[in-house]
Amino acid sequence: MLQLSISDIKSQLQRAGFKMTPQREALVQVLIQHKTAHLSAEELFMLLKRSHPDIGLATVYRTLEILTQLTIVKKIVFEDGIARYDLKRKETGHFHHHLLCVKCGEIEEVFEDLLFDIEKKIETDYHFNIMDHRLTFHGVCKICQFAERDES
Amino acid sequence: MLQLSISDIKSQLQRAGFKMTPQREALVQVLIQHKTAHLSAEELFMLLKRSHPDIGLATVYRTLEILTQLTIVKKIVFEDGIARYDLKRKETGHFHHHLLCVKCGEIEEVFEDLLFDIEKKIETDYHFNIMDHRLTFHGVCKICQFAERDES
DNA sequence: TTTTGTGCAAAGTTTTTGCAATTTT
DNA sequence: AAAATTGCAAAAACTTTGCACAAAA
Repeated sequence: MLQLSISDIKSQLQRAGFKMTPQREALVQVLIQHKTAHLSAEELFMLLKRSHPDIGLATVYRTLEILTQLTIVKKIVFEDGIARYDLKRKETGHFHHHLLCVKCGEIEEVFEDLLFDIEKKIETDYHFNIMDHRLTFHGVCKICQFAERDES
Repeated sequence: MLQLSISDIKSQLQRAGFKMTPQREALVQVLIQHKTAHLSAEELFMLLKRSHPDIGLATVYRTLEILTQLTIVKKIVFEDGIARYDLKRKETGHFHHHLLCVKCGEIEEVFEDLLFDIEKKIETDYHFNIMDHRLTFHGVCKICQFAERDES
C-alpha cells in the first residue's frame, strides 16, 4: 500500500483530530509531486505560492510539524542545518537512505533495507529499542566522478 | 594513533596555514575533555568562558569551521537542527554511529564499524565514492525502557 | 456553533559577517 | 612587519508564536 493518496492522508489527519484544509491538501500534493526532491519548508512554500498565493510560511511549518508527528513525513537535517521533508514510502517498511554528493549537492535515494541485520545487532548488544534511523553517505556521485576525471 | 594531542592538532593547523592561538587550544582541550558529549557551539562557548571569560562565540564558530574542514572534528546535526561537534577518533578509521533516545535525549556512541559491507555495496551498485557517513538510530535507550516498564 | 486553522507580523534561535584592534609567526 | 585572528555588534537565516479573523466539521 503506497502512502501516497490524499484521501488516505486526510483520514489519518481526521483520526488524529485535525481538519483537512485546502492548504494542507496542497502541501501534500506538492510533497507527492516532488517526492524525491528533499525540499525545505521555504522551497515547499515557494512551490505552494504558485497555486495558493496567499498561503503563509507559518502554515507550511505547522502542517509539516503535524505530518511529521503522524509519521506521514520524515524530517531530515543534513549538515547544512536546514530541515528537509521526505514523504515516507510505506511500501518499503523502513526509512530510505541518502547519498549526498559533496561536489554538486545532489541527493540520491537508496530504498534497499541495508540496516536490518545491524538493527538486530544494536537492539541485542545495546538494549536499545530502535524506532527509526537516519543513514546518509557523504561522497562523490557518479556524475561528479566523471567530471573530476575530465578535469585532470 | 589517537587524534587527541594538542601538538598534533597544532601542526595540522599550521600545515594548513592557520595559527595556533590560546582560544583555539582551549577549544581543542574542551573537545578532548568532553569527547563523548556532542556539544553545540553554545555549550562549548559556555565551558570555554570558565577559563577564557573574554572568548567570543564567533571565535568558537570560526574555529569549529576550521577544525571541521581539517576533519579533526565532525559536525553532526540531528533533527533538532542544532549543530553538534564530535572529535574524530582516528583509531577507529571511520566515524562512529549514534543511538539517540527519543525519551531522554541521551546520545550513546557505537564505535563498531557496522557499515563496511554496506559501503562496499553502495560503491559498487551506485557508483558512489563514499567519503564519510552519518548513521543515527532513533529509539528508546535501556534506561528509559526500564522507566517505561515501571510506569505501567 | 464549536473547534481548529490561517495569514501576518513579531519574536526567538542559531549562525555568519564586517571591522577595528590585537596577536601570532 | 605581514598576515591571520579576535571580540563585539549587527545582520542573516531559519523557525516558532500570538492574535484576530476565517474556515472546517
